Amino acid sequence: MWFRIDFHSSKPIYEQIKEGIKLLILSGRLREGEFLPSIRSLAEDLGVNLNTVARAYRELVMEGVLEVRRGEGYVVADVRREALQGFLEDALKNVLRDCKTAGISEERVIEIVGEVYGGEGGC
Amino acid sequence: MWFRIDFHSSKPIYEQIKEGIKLLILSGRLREGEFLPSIRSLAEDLGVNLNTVARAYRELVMEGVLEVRRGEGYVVADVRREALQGFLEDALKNVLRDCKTAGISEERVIEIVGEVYGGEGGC
DNA sequence: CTCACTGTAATATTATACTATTACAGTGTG
DNA sequence: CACACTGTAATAGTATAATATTACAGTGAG
Repeated sequence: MWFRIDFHSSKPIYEQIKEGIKLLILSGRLREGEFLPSIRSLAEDLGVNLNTVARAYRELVMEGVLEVRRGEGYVVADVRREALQGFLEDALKNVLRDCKTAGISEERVIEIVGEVYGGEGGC
Repeated sequence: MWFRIDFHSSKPIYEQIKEGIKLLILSGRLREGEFLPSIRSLAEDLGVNLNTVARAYRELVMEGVLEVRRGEGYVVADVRREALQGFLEDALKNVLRDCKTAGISEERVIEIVGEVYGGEGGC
C-alpha cells in the first residue's frame, strides 16, 4: 500500500489522495510515464469508494499531473518538479507565519527543522 | 475585525475560528480573563452563521481554552502557553516531513524560514 | 469474438457543515 | 419590573463529501 487515509481528518479524502500522489511523484516512487494503480484497486487498497479515487485522478489530470488513457489507466505526466513542490512550500509558509504570530522563536523552529531532517529515518 | 475566514477552504469554518482564536491568545491580543466578542457579533463580523461561532466557542470550552459565563459571555481561560503552541508545532512537523519526502532540501527550508521570520512585518 | 481488465457515467442514500429562523433562559442596567 | 444584552436550544433546508450500486464503453490478451 502507498499511503494512508485519515478518515477523521477534516480534509476531504479525495484531497488526501491527490496530495499523496503528488508526494509519491516528488519522492521518485512514481516516475513519468509510469502507470498508477487502477481506480478500483486503489479504492480497495485505501478502503474508500471508487468514485472518490476517480475524482482525485480526474482533478490531477486537470492539474496536468496525470494523463488518462481510456481502457488502459492513468500515467504520470511530464510535470515540472518545481510546480509540484510549490504547494508544499506554500503550506510551509502558512504554518511558519502562524508560528511567528504565536511567538514561537525562529531558533525553536530551526530546532524542529533539525529534528525532522536530521532524525535517522530517510524516505 | 480579528481574522478572516476562507470560505473556499476545505477546512470547516468552525475549525478556522478555533484556530484563529488560539492564535489571538498566543499572540497576546487576547489575554486571560478577557471577554471574547459575543457569538452574535463575531458571527456578523465574520459573515457566518451564529451556530457556527457557537460551535467553535463550545469546543474551545471543552478544550479548556475558554470559559463560559451564562448571560455574560465567553472569557479566555487560564491556559498553559505550551499546550496551545503544541498544535502549531505538530502542524509544522507534518509539513516538514512532507517537504523532506518531496526532496526539498534542509537549506531551502531554512531559507524559507528566514524569509518568513526575517521579513519586515512583525505581529 | 470473448473475456477480463481498464475508465466513465448516472442514480440514490447517508453524514456533515453551514445556514436561516425562532424561541427561550440567564445577567445586568435603567 | 422592563429592556437589552448575553448564551442555549431546536427545527428545517441546502450543499457537499462519500458511499453503494448498476451500467456502459474502450483496450488488449486469449
